[in-house]
Amino acid sequence: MEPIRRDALVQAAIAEIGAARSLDVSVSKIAKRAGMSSGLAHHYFGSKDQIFLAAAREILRDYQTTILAALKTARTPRARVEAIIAGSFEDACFEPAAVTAWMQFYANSQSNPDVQKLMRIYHQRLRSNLVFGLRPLVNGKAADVAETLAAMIDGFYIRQSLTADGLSNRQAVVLILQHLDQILRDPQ
Amino acid sequence: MEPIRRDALVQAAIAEIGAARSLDVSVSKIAKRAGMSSGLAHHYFGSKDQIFLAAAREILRDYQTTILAALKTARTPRARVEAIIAGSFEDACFEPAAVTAWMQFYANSQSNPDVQKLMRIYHQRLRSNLVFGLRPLVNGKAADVAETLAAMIDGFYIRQSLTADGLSNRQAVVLILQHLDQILRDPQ
Amino acid sequence: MEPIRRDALVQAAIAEIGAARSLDVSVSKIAKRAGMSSGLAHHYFGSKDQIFLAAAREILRDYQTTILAALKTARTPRARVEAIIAGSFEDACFEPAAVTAWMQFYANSQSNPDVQKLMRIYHQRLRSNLVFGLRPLVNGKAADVAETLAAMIDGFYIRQSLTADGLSNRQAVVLILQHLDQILRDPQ
Amino acid sequence: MEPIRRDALVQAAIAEIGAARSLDVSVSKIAKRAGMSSGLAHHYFGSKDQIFLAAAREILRDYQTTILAALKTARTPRARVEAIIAGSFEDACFEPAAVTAWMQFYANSQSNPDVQKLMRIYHQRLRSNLVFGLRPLVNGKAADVAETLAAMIDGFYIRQSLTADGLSNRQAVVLILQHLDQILRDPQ
DNA sequence: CATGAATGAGTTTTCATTCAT
DNA sequence: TATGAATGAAAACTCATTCAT
Repeated sequence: MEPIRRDALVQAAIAEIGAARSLDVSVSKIAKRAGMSSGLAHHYFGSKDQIFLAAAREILRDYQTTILAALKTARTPRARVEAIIAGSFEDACFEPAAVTAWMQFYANSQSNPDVQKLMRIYHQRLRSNLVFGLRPLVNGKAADVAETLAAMIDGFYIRQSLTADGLSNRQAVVLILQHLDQILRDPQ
Repeated sequence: MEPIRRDALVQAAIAEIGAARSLDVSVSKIAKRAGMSSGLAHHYFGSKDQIFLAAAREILRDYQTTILAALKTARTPRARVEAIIAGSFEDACFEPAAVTAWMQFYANSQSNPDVQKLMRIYHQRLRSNLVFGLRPLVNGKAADVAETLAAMIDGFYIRQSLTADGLSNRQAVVLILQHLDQILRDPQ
Repeated sequence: MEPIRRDALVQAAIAEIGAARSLDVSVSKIAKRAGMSSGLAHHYFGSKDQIFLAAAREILRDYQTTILAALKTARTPRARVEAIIAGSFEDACFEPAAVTAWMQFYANSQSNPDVQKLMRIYHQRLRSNLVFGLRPLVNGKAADVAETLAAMIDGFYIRQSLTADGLSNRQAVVLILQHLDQILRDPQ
Repeated sequence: MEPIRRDALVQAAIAEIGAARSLDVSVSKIAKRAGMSSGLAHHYFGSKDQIFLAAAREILRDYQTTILAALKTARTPRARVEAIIAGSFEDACFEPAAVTAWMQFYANSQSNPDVQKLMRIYHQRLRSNLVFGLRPLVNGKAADVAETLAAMIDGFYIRQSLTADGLSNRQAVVLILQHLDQILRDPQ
């Protein structure tokens, strides 16, 4: 029973955060959405922070899964890099609630060491995935190029959260790929 | 007296948010830091949300001021664009507390319409400043290039908030300027 | 099976109270220490209060057993009284957890009628045991002397619970026996 | 206002503990008895533990005051010792609620370091007050005699809390003074 | 203008107890 | 018997907000 309940709570937490567009959600609300009492939520997670931590972990796990799936079909280094970029904006995996929650956890990571640790892992992973693909393509510039691409990915991400009329995911991918094209044509 | 009190509260709010690395700060703490009672804080602002809103406005105003100062000395379109990029990372204007608060308000804007409005204005302004500089430099691509540059700026910004060992402001500027160089050399 | 389970719970309750140095222990913790579920604990005892009551009874029973054993070897009235005094501080019977629990139940007896009844029986028993031994030794003063001795026993007991650097059990016994000596030499 | 409120809360806490004959009383109840909201109680004391600590301190302070007043009129060493004994049972100072609370805090001191510190001070004070009076009276035996007298005082105290039909305060004083008489007549 | 006293609602958390299996 | 899932009540604590002074 425990894994079922825990999963229900994690999903409910993401949904609740998504609905409130903020981390100001109560355990009671989360538990109610998950169809159980707040007492049970505490029984399984011990504290609200642990529920949130599990939710953050889930979101990043989903992201990682999407990226890995995209990488599996990539045969060339360049395809790998493009897969990471495209995968990062694949809306199949990121329903709106998860995107909102991601943003909230990003901010929360500044004051919450556990969430920060999680976010740093995400950062590291994005960077190293990019570097691995870029190394054969750009001589000695892989680290810098990866850093720039990562910044573009995160940057488009958060800008989208603000601009209802903003760029679509697809446009973001197009612009990042244009940058990549240019780098690969002329690595300076 | 009123403007002095209001300003003290706004600065205290930013400092308090910076110290807590979160918006979970109480009006009492803010008021105490500003050297007055919580009652007076309410007297001047009506509510906590209004204090926060004023703080967000202040941060963006400071940013805008820095950018405008940088633009004033720029004589060519290219210099204008470079001024915006460099100005965005000038640490003279962004002390750590303001940077932290900016990130928190960014997240907060998702659930707070007033803050959202403010953030959208910032977005618009950054975009149009860039477009204005870029239009003479890139044929018809100004909007897209501006979008990409803005994403890079915001992206480097938030990534720095997570990576203690991350890129310095200076490195971020270098990388963005490299991208700009490349765009201007070969606008595709 | 039932008596084994009940006994395990009682021993676990005493141990848990000893570890917490307070009656603020949960049924779950007690049950876990006894190697069973909290549900089973309720099945056997009906309520937490009943578990506590059984624990208090157990502690007093152990005390009584020790005293009776000490009395069995006593051949003279004086030996009987000395046996009660020495037996009360025999650490063979009172492991630290039981001493702590005794103190907690002592306080608890003020608000819990069932525990109070138990404690009063202990009081009566101590008093009548002493009186029985003292009657042949002190003319008509047995009741008062017993009362004084009982107060000394309980008094040393609780003072030890506070003073880490306090008197040892042995010293307490020596001082009480000195008092007894004096009384018997000169019963006034 | 603060000292008035704090005092009201301390008195209410003692009264509430006395009424419940246990430390299981809620801050709300205490606050209500003191005529204010629970929020205000927290505002002034920070936590329930601090309220309790202040209550324990108050009880011991009252005790100390009574003892000091009794000592003031004592002209001889023996009168000093007798004043301490009689003062300890003077019901003018110890209304029932305080007696009950004292017993509860005694038990509580086992798990609460702050209360323990307080209780140890009380212990030390009782011991040293007695020793100071006894030294001129008993050669080199002052420490032991003081220890015994202190045990008798505490012992009669807690036994009274259990025995509705038990000894009165006056009888306790008589018995302790008899012991003192005997010691002083024949210090062994 | 200014204080800080005061409230009360809201949140997290704990647990005894019950009950379906 | 035995489990542990599940509840819900109760309590501590925090804070925005109000208001008398």
